[in-house]
Amino acid sequence: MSSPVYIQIHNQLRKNIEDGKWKVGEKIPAERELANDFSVSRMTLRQAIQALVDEGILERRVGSGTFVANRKVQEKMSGVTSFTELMDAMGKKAASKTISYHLTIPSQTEVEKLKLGPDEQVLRMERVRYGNEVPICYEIATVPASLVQQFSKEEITTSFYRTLEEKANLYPGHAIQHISATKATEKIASYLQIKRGDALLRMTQLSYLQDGRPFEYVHTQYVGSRFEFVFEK
Amino acid sequence: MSSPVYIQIHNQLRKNIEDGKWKVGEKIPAERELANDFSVSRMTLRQAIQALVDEGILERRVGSGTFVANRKVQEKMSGVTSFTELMDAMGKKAASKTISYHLTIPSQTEVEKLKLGPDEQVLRMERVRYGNEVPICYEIATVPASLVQQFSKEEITTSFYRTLEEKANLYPGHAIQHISATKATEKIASYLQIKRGDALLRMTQLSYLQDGRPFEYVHTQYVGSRFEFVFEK
DNA sequence: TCAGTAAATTGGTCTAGGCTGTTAGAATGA
DNA sequence: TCATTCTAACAGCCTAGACCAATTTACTGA
Repeated sequence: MSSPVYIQIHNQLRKNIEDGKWKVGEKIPAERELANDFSVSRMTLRQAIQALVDEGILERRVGSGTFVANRKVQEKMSGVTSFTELMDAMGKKAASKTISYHLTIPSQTEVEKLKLGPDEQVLRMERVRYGNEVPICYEIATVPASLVQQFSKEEITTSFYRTLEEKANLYPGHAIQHISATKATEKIASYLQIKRGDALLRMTQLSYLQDGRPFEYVHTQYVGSRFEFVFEK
Repeated sequence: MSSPVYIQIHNQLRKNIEDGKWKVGEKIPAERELANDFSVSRMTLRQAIQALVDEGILERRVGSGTFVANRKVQEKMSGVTSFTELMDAMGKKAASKTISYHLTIPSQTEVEKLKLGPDEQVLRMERVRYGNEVPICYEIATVPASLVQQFSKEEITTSFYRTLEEKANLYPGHAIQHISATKATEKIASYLQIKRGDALLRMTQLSYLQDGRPFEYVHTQYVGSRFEFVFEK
């Protein structure tokens, strides 16, 4: 890996937490100890810890130690959350049906958002997602073809983010969401089993890798009566 | 002062920007130079800079310098933001028209959300808000009557949050927002100068004081085609 | 004059420590 | 047994450098 050491350590520490090596509420090893384990200076390790604290994953207590914070549901919203996790949190069974999946030429919007080069192709996926068998949203996800050529359809559709991390060592950083409201077209209405003209919650999300490269543009339309976003400020 | 040096420097730097010593887009002195000016190590100064970068006030460019950023809209969304500030950020002139304003008996929802006692009354305000003379949203705000009895209508409608802080020493803490989509009723449509059935972005916000007491419940319906939320995750 | 190259400047990362204040727990005394 | 005091461990904060990579600036030769 070529990324800075403190980013690598940051990812490793997060992995330890995700893998359950360190559980919620537990104290993680002392800074000096971890610095020694990773063979870096304490300042470097502190940078990694600081990042996790900023993300709300860790919590420092002076004189006591650094602990794994217990994330609230709404805090999950602050991370880049998948539909599956979202449905899980609501106690619903997530499912999805792929409408289309193919390499193609990007739209003007996609070129701009994903900062694509000329002649660069994209992988575009159309999906309808369900919670407890009921259609919740219609989604179009676009990623640069260059990023996913090495992966199988299986690897991309089931858990794209995990595949990126594990197979390509690429880590999602921040994302920008725009949320507005619109009405269902005839086509969307049929996919979502609603009436034409029904209210939809429209979200576009542009996700960036840790190095700042945009890597995924998703346009989602949620059934207004079946879905809501919850944010804590 | 007893606060950490990097916090003191952070405040001083922010002051320089607010006072117009460093203008938007301008380069601020180099890290090494500032570190020398403040007589601290570069690492300490970088902590102060980092905080300002996190707040979106400064912007770093490797090999070039650190610049005063022009704040984007979505950055403002991270705080508890007023409609007026929001419109300001978009370069629009904010205005509002009060539809109704009276003490009344709360609805069941309001009792639950605001944790009202039996027979406790509320102040309910209906408003239409405008940006550049165009209707943007229709809003119903409810606060417990007990909280606002000491204030004039003027104090409440112009700047409720400021009044709370200055006159009652009450500080807003966190808030929870629910965002969904719905269609305009005949009544709402006429207020917002749209057609019945047009898509609306529906937000409810329950705001809490720093001590955890809920103090304001706001139900807002934004014209789908004239407004969007932007979140950065 | 202009293009190409070298040097200086800048932020990014990292080291190997030091000192301070807080905290939990052990030792001590009533 | 209970309360107090002491101590070791901890995170917070800070220093004074180092080297790297990106960018800008200055210089040099055609």
